[in-house]
Amino acid sequence: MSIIRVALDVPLSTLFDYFVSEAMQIEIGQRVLVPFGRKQVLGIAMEWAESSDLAAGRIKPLAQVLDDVPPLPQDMLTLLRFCSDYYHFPLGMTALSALPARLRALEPVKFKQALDYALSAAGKALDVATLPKRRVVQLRILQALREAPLSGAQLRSLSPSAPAALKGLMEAGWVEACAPVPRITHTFNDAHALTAEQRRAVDAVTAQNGYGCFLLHGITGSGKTEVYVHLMHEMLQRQGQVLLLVPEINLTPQLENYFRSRFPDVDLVSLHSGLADGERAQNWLKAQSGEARIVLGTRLSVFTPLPKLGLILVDEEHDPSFKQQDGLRYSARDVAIFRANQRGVSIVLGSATPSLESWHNAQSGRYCLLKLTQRAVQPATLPVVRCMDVTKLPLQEGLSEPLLTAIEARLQRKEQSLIFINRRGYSPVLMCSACGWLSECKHCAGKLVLHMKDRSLRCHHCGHQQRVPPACPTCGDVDLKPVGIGTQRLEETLQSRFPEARILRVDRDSTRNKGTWNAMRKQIHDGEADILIGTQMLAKGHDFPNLTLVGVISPDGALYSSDFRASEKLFAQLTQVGGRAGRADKAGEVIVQSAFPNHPLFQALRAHDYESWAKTLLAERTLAGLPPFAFQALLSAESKDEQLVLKFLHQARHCAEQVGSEVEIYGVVPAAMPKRANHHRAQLLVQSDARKTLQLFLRIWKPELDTLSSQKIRWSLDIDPMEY
DNA sequence: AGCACGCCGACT
DNA sequence: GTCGGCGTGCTC
Repeated sequence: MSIIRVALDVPLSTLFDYFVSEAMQIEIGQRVLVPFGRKQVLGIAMEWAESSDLAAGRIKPLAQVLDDVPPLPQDMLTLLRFCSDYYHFPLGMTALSALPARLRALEPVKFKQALDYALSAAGKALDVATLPKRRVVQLRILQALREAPLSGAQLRSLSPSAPAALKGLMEAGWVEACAPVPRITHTFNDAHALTAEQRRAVDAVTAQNGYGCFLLHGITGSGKTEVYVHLMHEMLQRQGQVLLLVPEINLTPQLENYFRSRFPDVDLVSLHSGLADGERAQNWLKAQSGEARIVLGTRLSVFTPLPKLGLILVDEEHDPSFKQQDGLRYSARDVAIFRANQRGVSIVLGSATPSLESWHNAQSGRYCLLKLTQRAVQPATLPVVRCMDVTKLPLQEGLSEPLLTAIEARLQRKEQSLIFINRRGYSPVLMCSACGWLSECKHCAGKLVLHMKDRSLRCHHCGHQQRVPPACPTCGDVDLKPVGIGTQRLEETLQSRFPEARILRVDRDSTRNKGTWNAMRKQIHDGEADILIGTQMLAKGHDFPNLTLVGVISPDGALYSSDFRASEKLFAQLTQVGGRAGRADKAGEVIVQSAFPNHPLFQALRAHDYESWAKTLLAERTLAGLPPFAFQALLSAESKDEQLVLKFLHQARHCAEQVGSEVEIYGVVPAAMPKRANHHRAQLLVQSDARKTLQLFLRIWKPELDTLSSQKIRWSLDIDPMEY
């Protein structure tokens, strides 16, 4: 009888010991079924144990080994251990949360290995001339199979309707599935000649032997994607797998199609939370088997086993969506860097506006900086950025005359304008003009947002919704005024000012239904809209070829925000929206309305000078002792009982002081949103100038927090927090 | 996290 | 006399 240690999906930092009989064939990394409490649960066999701390009588025998899929490879187990250690999250939960849902379920999983297709005996004997000429695709397939068996991906590259044609051929008995033949070549649609800068970037990465982290800083339109494509091509030639991490799911279908068009017969899978469980599991298994050569996915795909991993690419590496905000609070970018290092492969972080963390690492020489300073696409010049001083200009419902004039000019020229405003709804708050009453959410610390469509007041934090009161609830006055401007109000204003214009509002409200956003994207592309009004979801996304003007409505909140990263994020966001403007024959224009037009952020934005902006921010951060010059961990707690939250955090703070470490321990403070859905929220920040010091401290502190924990409060520890 | 056990209040 | 509230403690 030997003992095996199993990871289980429970919030305990330990593994669990089980007896394994000699007869049981079991490998480390396999999924297993074990008795736990009074039920059976699924776990992952993590390691063999010489002995157990537990009395033999308390150790139960392992129930079953699930050998439906191959075991997790050792490097994945190491990665999971690293994540559990670094993020101070229970190993079992870390390991299980890395698996696609299907592999966490008890039902067996069948990996449908993709087969190749070949001519059957009947197919070989077939006289092609006897087939009707109009069955073009079938004839093309038969012709191709005459040369050699082909994979599904290769057949698809012959025609979009290949799957249907293939089905017909198989039913006729001319084509049959056969064992896959390993392939060493692939088709590469090398559409564009690389610019000298792009070539240098590609060469620098391909020349790297073993681990290397590259920061690809390319201005918008400089063709970072083309660099990725060429790097992928190189890696495919070397028979390696490529992992490409992208920020959001909205964009993955487009990107997937794009990369497929460049590598038509290469097996490419995508992995993101939008996939059905079955498809996600199949794609994951395809990656694990090495069959999928390109894996394109959101942050969760960083936990995909890749036996032939040769290169990792992180697109828009600064994007906040790479940081998971619940459960295992990992940064997919940082985990990807660990993985590249662990596997001895190169990783490329790409962005027009790198995170200060990455930029600092590039400056200090930890990362190799690759620059793309020239635009590779038309127009050759970046958009002209103008700032309108809203303290000097009269505003009509939040819009300045120069912006309105600019929109009008676009309408006359049949070009599109985009107005960017990061507030959905009609107006962010309703106010009583008599007594100053404000529409507040009774469950949250936030204000209720006015939505005119159904005359409701809605809380954007907890979802609470109520009808607009006919009169002020405090003083009874009927003069309730919307204060501030949201997307809906802007739409109304612009529609009355430009009655002929076709206005499209793109926010979470207008795109709530599945597929709507895609339909809208098409509408925009086909020129069926003149003015687009949108929140940040419009900032990212496909290029809109006829868009020449971007208006930004007062983004001032971020300039003097309590969140020290707010201005960094704003610069990235404005650079990204600005990048949407401009047509092949004409540079775009960006008009920003602000009360602080001379703020350094806008100066840098006008000059398209990320580097000087980053320098300014880094100087501020050094002075203030903030990241990337400090490493932080944030303990957040919430409960219906405010006293309980404060008690827990004060006890936690006391424990922290007792540890006697060099780390700086801040005070217990309310969260940015102090109350949400009736839960009071507060937090405690700890910080150190050395990652190591912070980690050593957390190693001692975390177990004490577990002891303090009461079931009435929820708490979490966020390492390298991005939001407060 | 589940899921037990366990000890005090209002019900047939 | 029981049903059930959620406080405490354990899971190999």
